[in-house]
Amino acid sequence: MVTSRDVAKLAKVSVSTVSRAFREDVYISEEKKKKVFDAAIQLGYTPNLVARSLKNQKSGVIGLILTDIDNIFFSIVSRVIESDLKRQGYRLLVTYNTYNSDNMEQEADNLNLLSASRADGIIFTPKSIKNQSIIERFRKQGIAMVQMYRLAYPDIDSVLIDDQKGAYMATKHLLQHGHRNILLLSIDNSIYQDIRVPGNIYSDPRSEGYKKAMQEEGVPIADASMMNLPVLMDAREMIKQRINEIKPTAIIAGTNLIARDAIKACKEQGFSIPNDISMVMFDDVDFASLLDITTVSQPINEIGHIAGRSMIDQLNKNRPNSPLHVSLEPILISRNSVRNLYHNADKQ
Amino acid sequence: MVTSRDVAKLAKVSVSTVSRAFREDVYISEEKKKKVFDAAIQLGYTPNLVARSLKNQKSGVIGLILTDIDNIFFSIVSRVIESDLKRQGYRLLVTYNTYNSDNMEQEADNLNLLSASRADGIIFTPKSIKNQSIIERFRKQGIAMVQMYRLAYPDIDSVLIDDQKGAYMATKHLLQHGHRNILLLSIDNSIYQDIRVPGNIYSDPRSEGYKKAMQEEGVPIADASMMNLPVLMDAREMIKQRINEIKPTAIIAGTNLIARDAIKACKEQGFSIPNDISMVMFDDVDFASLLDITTVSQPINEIGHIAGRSMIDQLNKNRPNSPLHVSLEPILISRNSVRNLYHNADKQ
DNA sequence: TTGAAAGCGCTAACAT
DNA sequence: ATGTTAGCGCTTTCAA
Repeated sequence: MVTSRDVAKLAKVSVSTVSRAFREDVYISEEKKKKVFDAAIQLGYTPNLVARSLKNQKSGVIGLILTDIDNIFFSIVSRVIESDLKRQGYRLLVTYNTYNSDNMEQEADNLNLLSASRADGIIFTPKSIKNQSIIERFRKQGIAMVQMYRLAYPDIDSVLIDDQKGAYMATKHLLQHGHRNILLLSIDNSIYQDIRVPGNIYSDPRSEGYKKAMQEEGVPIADASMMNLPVLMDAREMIKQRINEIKPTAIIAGTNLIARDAIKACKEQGFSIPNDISMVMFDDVDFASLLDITTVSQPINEIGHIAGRSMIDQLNKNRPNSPLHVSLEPILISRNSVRNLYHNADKQ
Repeated sequence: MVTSRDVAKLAKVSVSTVSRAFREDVYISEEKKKKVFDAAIQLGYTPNLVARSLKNQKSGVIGLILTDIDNIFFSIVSRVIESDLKRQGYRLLVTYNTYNSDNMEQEADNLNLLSASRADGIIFTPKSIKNQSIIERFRKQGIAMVQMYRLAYPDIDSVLIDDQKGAYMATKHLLQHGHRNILLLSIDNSIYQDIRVPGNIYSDPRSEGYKKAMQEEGVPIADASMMNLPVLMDAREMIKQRINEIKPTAIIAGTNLIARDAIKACKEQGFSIPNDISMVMFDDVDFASLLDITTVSQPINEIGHIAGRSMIDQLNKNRPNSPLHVSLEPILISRNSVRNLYHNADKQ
């Protein structure tokens, strides 16, 4: 391996001069700088970022913990974050929490791995509230942290999408079109059961938003009309059963994965959308526009930008003492998957 | 920051003993090991991977260069690779080539960044053949390398999908159903123009496979029936124009992005699939099964596993001298987007 | 089995 | 403006 010593020798300068050349230090003459660069090119020298990290006590690495569900979502977010952080001279160490294994332990492993790698900061989506002590330790060590998509630790920055609002909007939209028997398909509670922050805001936000909208219209809520589906499993049969049980006029699908299963379930039962069953789904993925489905669209790019900006601000200490919590509003993209029951029944 | 010295002091041993404890060295007694771990836990000590990297001349980091197109594809691949490499004690530094800017220079920047980070290996999708000299230098430095999805450098390991075969299968399938006027929508040649390896195998493989199948059946190929679409651009209008120009009975969409635009184009023109126009698309994404579209499915997970395995083998020097080139066969998933013209016209 | 000490490649304080 | 040198936290040779 070619080191700054080799370059120094060839350029007939000292190692500190080589170092200065590559750090755009002011205390170096153009003449020496040129000599250094010439020698460096000749030898194929690149400064060793590992050595620099050790010396500087700053790695220039940001850890990103992703999960293996919701691929599309996280692939976009990570691209945005990488690009924003690269512009500030940081690189991205990516780690995955795979679903279904021991959540808490795996998250702890990933956090510790990133800390052992001496990441200057960590951006992650909390899976549980139980790693509080690790988070606390990291905070003391001065590791910058941002949680995205879920809020588990009140003391660190967060950027989330207001899923409660999203569910509220979806429900309201359906109510306005005359639907009363609405089936909410949300994700398994177990993701949220550990993430109850004071105020209890984040215990299955979709259910909360749904209830709120229904209550505002004075529509009674049957227990069976809110369903929590296991993640990473084909939920078609469960959905079919429930449809046949409560005969909803509309379905709200809480994620694109659920929507996929729900659409297939409807099709397999011979129900057409929107003629037999109306639908509103979360996540504006490709198939939503292709199938003309009304969508609660998540501002995915913005999540990435804000998470990145939040990280940078912390690293630059441009920060108030208290954590910043950002909640992004989803938008409803209205297409042709919701039938207006008022028109048909002349109820309006 | 708590270091091995601190732990040594508290455990009343030397720093080398601490080091030995954490590397599962044989030359350490259980008794001392326990003392070390106790002290480490008490202090919250984690070995500093940066320092270890510097000393060992081995970072334990693998660089992964992704592109920002084909999100779904790469998000799956990176998850598989991360998981396989983590199991071998490596971590993943992820970088993106954004499309549309200067391909070659950006690729060079990313390669150099990874090399500066002293990545032990690099997995990437070549964008151009022009960084040969960098690749050559890395090889000499002993950086393990794997190219995936495209073969640009004959001297380094590759794992690709046989797109030519895929296009051949798609075309053959349509021919067998009586189609003769088939429009191939492929990606912009510019991606491939720099990636012509000896034998010229990789100059727009989809076109090659298409031509081969057509020629085997003795069907003449009109120039207008092969179209190369720009990436990252709404191609609907271009597609509509071409459809109206040549009135194809079937379309082959070379990627899921192209398929998305083609489906919309058909719908907007009032053509239904498969009644008016048949379709076969590449990539078995969600909307393919939802819309019941026949698909050339890429073994995405396998690409990741093989790339990871190839990397590990290189790192462990379990390798012959010559590079390994793996080509994966796509599979045709037959659904209901291809109309059988023989049945209708009684031609059979 | 354990400890002392050198050194990985870089930066920065200090000296010139 | 440039050079000398100590030291970042770890591993490893060598000696005990």
